[in-house]
Amino acid sequence: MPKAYEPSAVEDKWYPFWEGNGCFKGKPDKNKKPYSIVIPPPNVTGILTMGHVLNNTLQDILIRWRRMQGREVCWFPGTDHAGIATESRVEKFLREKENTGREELGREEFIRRVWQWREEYGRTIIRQLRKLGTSCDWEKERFTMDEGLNQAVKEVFVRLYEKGYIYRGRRMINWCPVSKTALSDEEVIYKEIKGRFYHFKYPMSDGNGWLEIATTRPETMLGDTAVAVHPNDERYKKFIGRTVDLPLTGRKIPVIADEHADPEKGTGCVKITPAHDPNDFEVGQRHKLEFINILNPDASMNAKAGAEFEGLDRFACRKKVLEKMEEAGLLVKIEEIVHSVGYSERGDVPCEPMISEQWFVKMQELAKPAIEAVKEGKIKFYPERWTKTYFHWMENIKDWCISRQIWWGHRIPAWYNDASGEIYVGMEAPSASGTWRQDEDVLDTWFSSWLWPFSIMGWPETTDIQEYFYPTDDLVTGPDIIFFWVARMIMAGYEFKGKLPFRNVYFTSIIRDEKGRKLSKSLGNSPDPLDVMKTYGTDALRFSIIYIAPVGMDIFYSNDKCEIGRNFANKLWNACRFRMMQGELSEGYRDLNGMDISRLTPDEQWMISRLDKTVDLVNSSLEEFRFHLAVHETYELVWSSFCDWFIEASKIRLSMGGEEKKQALLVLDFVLFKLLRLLHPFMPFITEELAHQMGFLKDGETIMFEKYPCPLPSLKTEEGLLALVDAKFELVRAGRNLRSSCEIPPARKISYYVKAADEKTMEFLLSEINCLRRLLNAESVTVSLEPINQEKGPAPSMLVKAGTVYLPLEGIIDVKAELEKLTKQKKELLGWIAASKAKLGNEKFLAKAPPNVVEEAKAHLEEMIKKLERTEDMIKALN
RNA sequence: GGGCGAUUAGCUCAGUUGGCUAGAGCAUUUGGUUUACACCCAAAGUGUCGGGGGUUCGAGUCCCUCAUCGCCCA
Repeated sequence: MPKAYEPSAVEDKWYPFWEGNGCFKGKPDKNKKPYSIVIPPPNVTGILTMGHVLNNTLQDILIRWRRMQGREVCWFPGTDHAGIATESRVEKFLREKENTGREELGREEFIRRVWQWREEYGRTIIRQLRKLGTSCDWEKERFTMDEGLNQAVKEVFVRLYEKGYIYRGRRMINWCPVSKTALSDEEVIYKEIKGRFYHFKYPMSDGNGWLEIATTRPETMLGDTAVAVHPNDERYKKFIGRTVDLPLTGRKIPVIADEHADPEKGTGCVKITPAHDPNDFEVGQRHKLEFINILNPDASMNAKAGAEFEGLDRFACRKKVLEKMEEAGLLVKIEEIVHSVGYSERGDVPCEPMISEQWFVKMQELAKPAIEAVKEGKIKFYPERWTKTYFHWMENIKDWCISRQIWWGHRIPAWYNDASGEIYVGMEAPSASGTWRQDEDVLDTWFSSWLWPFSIMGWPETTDIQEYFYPTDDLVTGPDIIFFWVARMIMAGYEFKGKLPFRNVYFTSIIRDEKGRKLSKSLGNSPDPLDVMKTYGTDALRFSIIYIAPVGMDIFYSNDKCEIGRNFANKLWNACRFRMMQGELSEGYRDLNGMDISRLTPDEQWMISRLDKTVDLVNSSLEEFRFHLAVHETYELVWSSFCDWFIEASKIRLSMGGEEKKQALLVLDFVLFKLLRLLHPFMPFITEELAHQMGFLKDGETIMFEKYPCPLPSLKTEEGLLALVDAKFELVRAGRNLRSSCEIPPARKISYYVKAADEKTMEFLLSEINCLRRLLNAESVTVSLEPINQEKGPAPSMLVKAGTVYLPLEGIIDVKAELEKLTKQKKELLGWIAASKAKLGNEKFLAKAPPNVVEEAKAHLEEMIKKLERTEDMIKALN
């Protein structure tokens, strides 16, 4: 066995073993309780990021944990076709490689090329997920553009259409001038940017004065069809009903009264552009105004903007409008402001609100059961506070624009008969006579993703898998897609399956770099997880990222933090290595041969009790998705309790040979095998490897299906004894402290004297004398109830629960320093005693505090008083 | 403008119905190769728990308020 753990060979060995032996497969089994998760499908064009690592590690922990608990587990994997992102990605690829693109290839050929691209490059992330050790049921892998999923999408579209929930209409949408498609409201990213507020004069048509309006988008004035003032605004009452001459257009537009105009804001007059602003759109509808669309799909101006401006880009047009207004003397002033502007994610340019004919889903009715489900706790969010965000969005939900003017995606199952003007919506093209033309557009990617929890299981067909595994149990995802995905899946689950899609949603942290910046390709601060896995090991990455992930907050990640996991893996490796150096594996490592607790040494009882406490805590933490806590507790258990204390203490019995050694080995084996199983969900590779190296498992077996640890009820330990063991270790720590503060080198053999606190403690310490000698690296340890004989001079000492530990060394003591230490100690004790007495003297405290708290306070006071007495004795001895 | 979150050791963070002298890792300092591990062992130090007020026998924890930072929605 190498001195240090070498991850890569181990990882390459076990993943193919697990996958090849069908360990990840989920099969309906009536005798077992199902447990399932659907993966948040990563984008096919994607490569593994730290975000994926976190997200999928968490899912794998849940999956492996439940599998070991005996549940029939299935983790459904797959990828998302990500319409706009993939289309632009492949277009860029074709442009670079072959200098061709969408327009040149035509729709059919372009789609063929996207599929081809997907075959060649679209498996990257799936391969990378395997490196991470994810135990997905790969045979059930799906892609959101699969034939089956297409059936589901069409089925849903037709059903909602027939129910009147899907309609086609001319409405205000967000237009991306780069991708040249409509977007949903959620796809608009608001950014705070520096902009300008331009104040213009609109002259009254009757030549009688003018109205001042302000805008951040001057070019939209070419599409203005009204100016609005508030109906109660005294300043403008007389203008209502009159018209202004809209500059640069030659049009006359009315001054209307509408509450949208805010008298407090600016001049109180607001220009109305119903075709290019969502609020103005509503005003336009209320007042039956003209809707003038002045933009082309690429956000250049169209003919409606006027001959002078036609063909200009929107920003060039803005400049020209300003020039013209200034020339005309109608520009009042320009204010510098910071305002929030909606950007399109893909193009990274401002998107334009625009009236356009699109398909929409009415969401209000769909939202109702989805709101109920979370309100009633049928679906739980972790952390719970995300429910607020969810409710706020759901309760103000707007219709969802689902059509996209791109080619890569599910084609809208609607056909138009241009001759008759009919629209047909159905699973297949209409066979009736007449020429039917299918809608050119495709559906929003999320329109397939929202069906994922059941479409992945074969819906709309009925399948055994679906019967058994739906609804899924847990969903692990980022809070950034709560609207896009989580909320919509809940709605789809109730609408199409009549059931919730999952019971719990765990929202992960967002990963940032050390400086708190989001990880991004352009910043170059995005570490490649594959490199990290290579450097530190996969288990190390998995462990570290959970270890550093604060609950429900952002993670500040840097590669060197993976040292935590790497060092921990190495610690575990060496603990096993140490054990193997001691001899053959013990019989009965699974259950200690049913050994009675009384036959175990106090240390062994202590260790098993520690282990069981952690086992309980890990199980309950995972129930509540408190991964961070589970990992920290386990780390502490392995490193401190097991390695630093238990193994070190066990060395004395190992050196004794015979029955002592035999039992020590047995307990070590029992504990180690339990530790490996406890850790398996977090560190799958090293635990599998060690379980085999140690001989706990035979060839062909896997730790994946071993029982997850739970405390053995037969091994019930006694609290009093455990406290004595704790006291022993505390005493050791104090003894070492004495040696260190007296600057005695470790090589020098010394003797300790312990004045035990009471008889029981003395007896216990005497029975542990060899252990004390070893851990203290001492020549001898004397334990007695008698005070130390200080004839040869006073000895430095430390006060502990078990008594007082002295380091008697002639001439070594610095009496002054020792007195200072003791005086300080006395002062502190007096302070605590005073506080404690005050507390216990307070009748209200005695009356109102719970009895156990009062009892604890009394015990604490007594202990302090005892310590004070001993301190005073020691001070006396020094004087 | 509305909402949510954060503020605890030099750094990153724990601290679950309010109840032992507020903890851990990293970093720092000191000393070490004793039957696994230097990816190691032992020992040590550091806190006005963001400020102020309140409730309570008792507040890092609950309430109010202010400040700074971040996110989401309009």
